[in-house]
Amino acid sequence: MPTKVLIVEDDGNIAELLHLYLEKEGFETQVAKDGGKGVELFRSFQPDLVLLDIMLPVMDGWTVLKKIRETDKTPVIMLTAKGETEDKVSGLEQGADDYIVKPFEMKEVLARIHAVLRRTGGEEEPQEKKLSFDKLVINLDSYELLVNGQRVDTPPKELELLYHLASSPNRVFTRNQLLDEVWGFDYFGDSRTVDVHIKRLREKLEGVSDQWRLKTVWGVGYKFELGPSA
Amino acid sequence: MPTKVLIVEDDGNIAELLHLYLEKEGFETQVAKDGGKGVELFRSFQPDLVLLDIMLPVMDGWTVLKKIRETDKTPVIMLTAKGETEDKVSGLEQGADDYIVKPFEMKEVLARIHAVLRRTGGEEEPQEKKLSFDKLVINLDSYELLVNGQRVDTPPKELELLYHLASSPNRVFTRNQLLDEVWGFDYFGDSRTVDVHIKRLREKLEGVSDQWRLKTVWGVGYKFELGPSA
DNA sequence: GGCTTGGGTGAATAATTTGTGAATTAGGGG
DNA sequence: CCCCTAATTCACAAATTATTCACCCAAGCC
Repeated sequence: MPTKVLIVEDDGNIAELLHLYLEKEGFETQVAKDGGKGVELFRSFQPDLVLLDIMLPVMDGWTVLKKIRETDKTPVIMLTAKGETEDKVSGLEQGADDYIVKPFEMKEVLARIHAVLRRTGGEEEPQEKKLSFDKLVINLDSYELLVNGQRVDTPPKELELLYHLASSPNRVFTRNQLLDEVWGFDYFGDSRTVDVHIKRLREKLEGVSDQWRLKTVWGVGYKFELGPSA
Repeated sequence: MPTKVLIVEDDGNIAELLHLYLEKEGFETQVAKDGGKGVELFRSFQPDLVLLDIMLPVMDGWTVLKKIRETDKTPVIMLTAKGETEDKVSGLEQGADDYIVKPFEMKEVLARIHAVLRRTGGEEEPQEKKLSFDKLVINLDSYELLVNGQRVDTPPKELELLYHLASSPNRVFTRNQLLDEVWGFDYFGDSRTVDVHIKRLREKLEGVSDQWRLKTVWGVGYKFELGPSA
């Protein structure tokens, strides 16, 4: 079953962004736009974790947190605007589990959600992000690329792209899919960007093995192709 | 989950014997009958320990060991016939963890497996907070840093940071992870702080060994990298 | 109270990666 | 075989990120 996250946030844009992003990451989410609805939804939705804004209509975040803590110890991450940071200590004292300062990046939110879930025991350790093929090791834990056992210096975006392609061998990804999935759905950029990264990867991987290759599927996109070359 | 053992051995009788005996003892085992299959199975099965014969068809034990060591530090116990014992030293030098001479008793094998697992941390053991690498000892019990056996005065935060990084060699930590895990999740501070501590550590550790280093992973974070420098 | 040391901050500087435009080459359909 | 579209490539600009320096604050210690 997916992990359930309740988002209590009155700013529609932020709420929507969190909603979309977390759904994409495999969470089940619900949004409440004020503190009162937040408490209601908490009771009915029974989330595994709560993202809670401090400044809210009807009932502020502190009060919501207090209500939640009367009955549950569900992890809560507070969202706060810059400058309210002095509230941090009191927030943690009142039972919040972590704190994120706006504006935040989605990656950051995700990392903290995982950190809190791990800390509170709601999540099992993820397995290592490592892929091996003939003469090739792609390791996203150490961010290194090994070709014939030799480290090859590779920038993060390139490595993430390669990892993404290689984690579904033979599957074709369109440029826009890759942009969405590697760069993030909120990235707006030319799809030629992908081509350039593919090129730089090909330079590093040229002639290493005939058991796999980065193949262009004309008119569609790219794939990491496995098997002996034709 | 049971401990996984990969058996690479071409003699069917011995392989079968090891297989049966270890399964009975609660291990999960897989058997490869030649070196090539051994390497393949190693990648897919991802064992916790390998029993590796030296004399093998297709690819000999030394080569298999080398391939394994390119990417993993999984413990390996070499199996050798009587008379090949002069290989022992070179075997251990090449990264084998132990050595068993045929013919052997099953009890002997079991004892050595447990010993190696204990030694390499694959099995529970009360552990002191001490890490050693080439020319470097990090001791969090005494809060001491030893470089070439010499004590180097190091403030607590720096030492904790180094210890944390070095306790998961090669794994990349983001600045926020480090702030969470070393400074505490309730610490609120700039992530430049991490940079400064890294710098101070680097000053202390500069040029000590080429077997490890504090490496920046651009766009991601830092890691304690093991292995000869590229 | 003054002094020393560890820890943290902000800003200037340096280093790299990443993205883009334009020119070039290759592919596929008619 | 030609044309149009897509892909590749290059060089460069821009954005991002890391390093470093100088300095401040606070705690612990004479």
